[in-house]
Amino acid sequence: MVSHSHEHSHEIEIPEEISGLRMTRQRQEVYRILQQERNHPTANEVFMRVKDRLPNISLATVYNCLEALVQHGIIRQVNFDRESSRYCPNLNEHGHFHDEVTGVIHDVDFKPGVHLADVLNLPPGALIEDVEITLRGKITTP
Amino acid sequence: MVSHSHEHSHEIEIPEEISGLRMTRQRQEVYRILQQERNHPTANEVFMRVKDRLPNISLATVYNCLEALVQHGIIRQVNFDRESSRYCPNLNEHGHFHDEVTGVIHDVDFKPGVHLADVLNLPPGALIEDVEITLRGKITTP
DNA sequence: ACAATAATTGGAATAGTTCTTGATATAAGA
DNA sequence: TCTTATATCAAGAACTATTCCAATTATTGT
Repeated sequence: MVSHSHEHSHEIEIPEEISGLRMTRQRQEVYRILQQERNHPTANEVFMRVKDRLPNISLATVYNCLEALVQHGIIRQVNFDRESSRYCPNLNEHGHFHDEVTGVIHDVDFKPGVHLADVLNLPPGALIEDVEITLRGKITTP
Repeated sequence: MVSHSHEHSHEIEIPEEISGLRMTRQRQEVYRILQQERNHPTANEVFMRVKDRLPNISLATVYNCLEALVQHGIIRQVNFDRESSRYCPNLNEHGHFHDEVTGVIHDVDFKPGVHLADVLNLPPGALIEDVEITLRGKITTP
């Protein structure tokens, strides 16, 4: 992939298939949006952005693509209360802080060496498949 | 009001007013359901249960009551992905483990002395107003 | 008791998401 | 390559949890 004539310098290479999921044009473009926009867009926001490149794409397809990507562990779905789902390409275990003043969502990492099982009294035998940590609040800038 | 003849021994006394919220009959009964049923019911489940005592109550009122109770910090609202909201009378800071086999939701406490700010890399100046920790998985009984 | 305020009801409206159907595209087999 | 099977897509209808609205009822303060 040395001199692949990229029109823009920020193009992202996306393989034909990721973890068994056929990367169709629509899925590629949806995924690309998430890689570029790191602000946890909603399905509708992805829809509006992706139309630049695929004017005929439908919202249903965006939902399908997002679901397929989530299902295959390529992106994560993030929910704040009952608001629209948001989507996130950061696969590291992390939480989200929702600044209720600005609306900005910050990724929140664990401090190094910390694991959930160390800090929580899980029910005996619990096998965690998915974790969602969401914080809401404001940021004070003194 | 001295010898309130309780039909059942498990009746719960609910004051007329809690933290500034007028405890109407409907709010009392909704709250009572949550105290009794510790399985994190949905609004609709509360609705069905509360109709035993208030046959004319409407689902809208159940939503109103639950919202009022949440707003006044008397109960907590819990969301799993985009499923129906569930409601929880446990006010201690805790998370929820959703057993995806049985559907049972377990309260998960922090180990003693642990605080979120100790384990997370919060954005500087972040002032947390609300925390939601939800885990999904199964329980293995060896 | 009366006026003012708050809560309740039932039904309609809303919003996000999923479902359905027919059309397209891609893959697999001969 | 040609054919058949399978997967994906598009458009709009349908669904569901929740909220809104207008009218009624209950509660509070005077």
